[in-house]
Amino acid sequence: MAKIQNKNDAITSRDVDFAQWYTDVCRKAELMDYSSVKGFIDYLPYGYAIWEQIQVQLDKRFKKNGVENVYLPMIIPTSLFNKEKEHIQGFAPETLVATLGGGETLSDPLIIRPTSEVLFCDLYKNLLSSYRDLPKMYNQWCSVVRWEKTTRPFLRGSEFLWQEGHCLFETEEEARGNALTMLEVYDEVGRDVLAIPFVKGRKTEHEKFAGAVATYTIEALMHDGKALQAGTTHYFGQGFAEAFGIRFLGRNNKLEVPHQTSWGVSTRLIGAVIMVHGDDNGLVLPPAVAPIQVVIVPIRQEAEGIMPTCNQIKEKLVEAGYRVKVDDSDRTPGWKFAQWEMKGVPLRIEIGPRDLQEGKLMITKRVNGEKISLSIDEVVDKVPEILEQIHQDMYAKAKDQLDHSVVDVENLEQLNAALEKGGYARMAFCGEEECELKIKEATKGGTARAIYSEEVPEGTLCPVCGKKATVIVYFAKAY
RNA sequence: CGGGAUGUAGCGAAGCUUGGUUAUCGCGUCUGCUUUGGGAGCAGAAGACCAUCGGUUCGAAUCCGAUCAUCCCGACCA
Repeated sequence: MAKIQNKNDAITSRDVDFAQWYTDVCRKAELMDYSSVKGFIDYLPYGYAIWEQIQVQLDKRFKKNGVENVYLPMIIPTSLFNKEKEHIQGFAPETLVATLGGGETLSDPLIIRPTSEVLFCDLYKNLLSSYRDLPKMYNQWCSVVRWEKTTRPFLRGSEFLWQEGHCLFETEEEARGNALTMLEVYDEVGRDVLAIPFVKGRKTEHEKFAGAVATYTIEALMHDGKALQAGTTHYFGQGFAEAFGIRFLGRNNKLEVPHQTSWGVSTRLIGAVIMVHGDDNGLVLPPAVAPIQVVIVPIRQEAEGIMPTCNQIKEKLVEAGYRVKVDDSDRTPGWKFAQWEMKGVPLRIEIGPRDLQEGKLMITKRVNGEKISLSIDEVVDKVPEILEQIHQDMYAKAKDQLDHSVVDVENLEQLNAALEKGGYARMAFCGEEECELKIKEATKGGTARAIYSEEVPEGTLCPVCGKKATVIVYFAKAY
């Protein structure tokens, strides 16, 4: 009976062409549209709503950790930007710069922020005078611009939405602790909100952020076996603070330089959700961030009692705090099923005359298509636990895939073979940039995603240069 | 920045090799009736300066040149 005649609405299968599948989902689930400037996308209501949910979840956790939100300008004078050498070298190639203001040439061109370290430094310089002012933990929600050469919706764009936390501390210990604490926050949001497990750890010298002493990362595994950097936290040491002249009077009545961190996640998380959970029927959203958590599809909606029942159930669920939609459009039920599956709604409720007569309804889980028959009276009580179960199932499935992808290897041949298959491979090496580049070349794009361990068994040698190995690293091909 | 591809109705495509009256098809849209538990059926209707600019030609969606835009794959980055 199943017939899909409307083949233009179907999406490419993941196994046929994963990249095409991804763009199909972005477009057909109405998450985004392409704008008239390359690399810049329009966030459509459904896609933006996912971001709003992610924001809520992150923001409340930030605040629990003492972070306050601020907003700083989107433009940075070039002269200010140039103060930290490593930083400018890292970002200069991809900045967008305004050179005209009101038709007049600007003597100090304005850089559209690619990140706001220097603006926060400039602000903190004025705010800080005593150790009593510390710590300072500010965050801002904004967009940044990086002139990317190749772009993909949510994964890499010339403009993307994110949050950037910038903190100052009295001691190195506190600052390093903050970088790790925020990494835990990101990890928790992955686990409890996005149902995405991460590989996490410190970045190698080669992969760390421009200007950082240490960079920590969370890395997810996409369905096609490639890794995706989902968020980073950085310990900056005192480098930026020194370059920008940030000082405070310490407990010893001497001028001291604070220790600094920054941390951020972006709308790339939406891309991660799509590529970790999605299937050939479209998007699959974790309940915590789904703009619509339950969709109610009436069957024969003109039949007596159907619509009132649908609306009553909706009312009760909304009262209980859920995001619910009754699809009373005049499309056919089959069309609605396919449509809301495409959009990844976690739970669907069907109510038809037959159900109504028996006082029942049919519930379907998006993640695995499992159908459950429930009595109308108990549905409101059951939905919370069903949604919770969906979350658990999604996380378990993703965790299983991640765990099974990890293999331990000892040399370049094994590494190459492992990365060909996709997923993560752990290998010890010396940690030098030079060797890392050679590994990348030998594996056609394999990169060090995160350090698994800094304790290496005695006598282990780097398979590239033959010197003593210092770290065991997760390698993968990445987006 | 290299490699590949595409640009024809709101969307997706055919037509182009071999130039020839009125540019074809599907989806969507509109009207009406019948339907409704997995992308409904029938009948009718509207909708396109064929990406842009230039060239060849009696004649260009079609051939030639340039430009612009987008997508995909690589090198660099959230």
